Amino acid sequence: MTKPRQAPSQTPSLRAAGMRQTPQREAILRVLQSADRPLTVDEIWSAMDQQRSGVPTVYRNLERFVQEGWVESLFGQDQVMRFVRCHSTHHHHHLSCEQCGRMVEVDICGIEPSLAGMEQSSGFRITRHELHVFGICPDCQAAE
Amino acid sequence: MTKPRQAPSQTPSLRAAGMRQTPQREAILRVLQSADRPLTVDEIWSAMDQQRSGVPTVYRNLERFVQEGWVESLFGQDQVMRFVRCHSTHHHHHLSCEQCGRMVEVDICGIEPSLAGMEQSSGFRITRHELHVFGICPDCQAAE
DNA sequence: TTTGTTGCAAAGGGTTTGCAGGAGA
DNA sequence: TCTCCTGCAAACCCTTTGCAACAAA
Repeated sequence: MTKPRQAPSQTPSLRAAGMRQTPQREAILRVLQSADRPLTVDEIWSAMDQQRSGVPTVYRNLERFVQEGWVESLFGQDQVMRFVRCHSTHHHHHLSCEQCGRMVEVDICGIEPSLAGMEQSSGFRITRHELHVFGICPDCQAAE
Repeated sequence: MTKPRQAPSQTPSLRAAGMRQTPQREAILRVLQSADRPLTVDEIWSAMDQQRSGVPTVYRNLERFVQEGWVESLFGQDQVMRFVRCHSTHHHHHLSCEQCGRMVEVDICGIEPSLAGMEQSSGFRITRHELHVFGICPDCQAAE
């Protein structure tokens, strides 16, 4: 058993993306960088402690980070936006722990054969797919 | 989580579920029944025309229908709830047309081998998964 | 008649916008 | 200095709640 891929992605360069380097932006990225699960805007905002900013600033910057592909936005049944640092820039899927909420990225996909079958039976031309897998993470299994 | 269900595609029996049979409920079910894609509460409400009710009534009844397993709720990137009539009572996935929004249910799944691989590599014990596939439906392909 | 439902209005809560002041470069 | 960015407050909008009137059974 190998551990989930820990992509050592580095803090993206604000300057290189044509953005000014502000303490608020750095704080938001730092918070997301160290999170192991999707965070709400409120959680990000709270975690910015000494560098706390206005909530609208968090929203505005997250939007830009998503555009840059640095961050991914997720929506759950509770109607609240959540954000995660993307560790992989390629096609990947999410594996969430139903107990602690921790989420890891999974590189293997391998569902193309199933998609081919769906194309056949439905007549659709398939362009993309989203797979979200849920389970119990190793830590929570051990705690049981 | 889901209750025992009705035969697919028939109007569910309100009475059998212990609900009173009101024109509002019948109208909501009728609208969903004839829809070929997920509808927002506003869309359902608008389509109830002569039987128009208050929006809260639509929300309250949809909530019950979801509990009964008659209707499925979906959430997209636009933060708005959408609802579809469940046609299949088994494990199934959704295939949505990116152009017209039409959605069909797909019975075949067949991604278990991939999930097994994810279990191996991640150490998670996988309990469930959600797959949403996007593409272009036959009609939109023909219209191109 | 009994009690579940509806409708209205108002509240709730997350997200977005406008705009003036502030700070990167 | 020149813009971009931030912060505050207010606006937005979808969703939920409270409560009295209504209607299914």
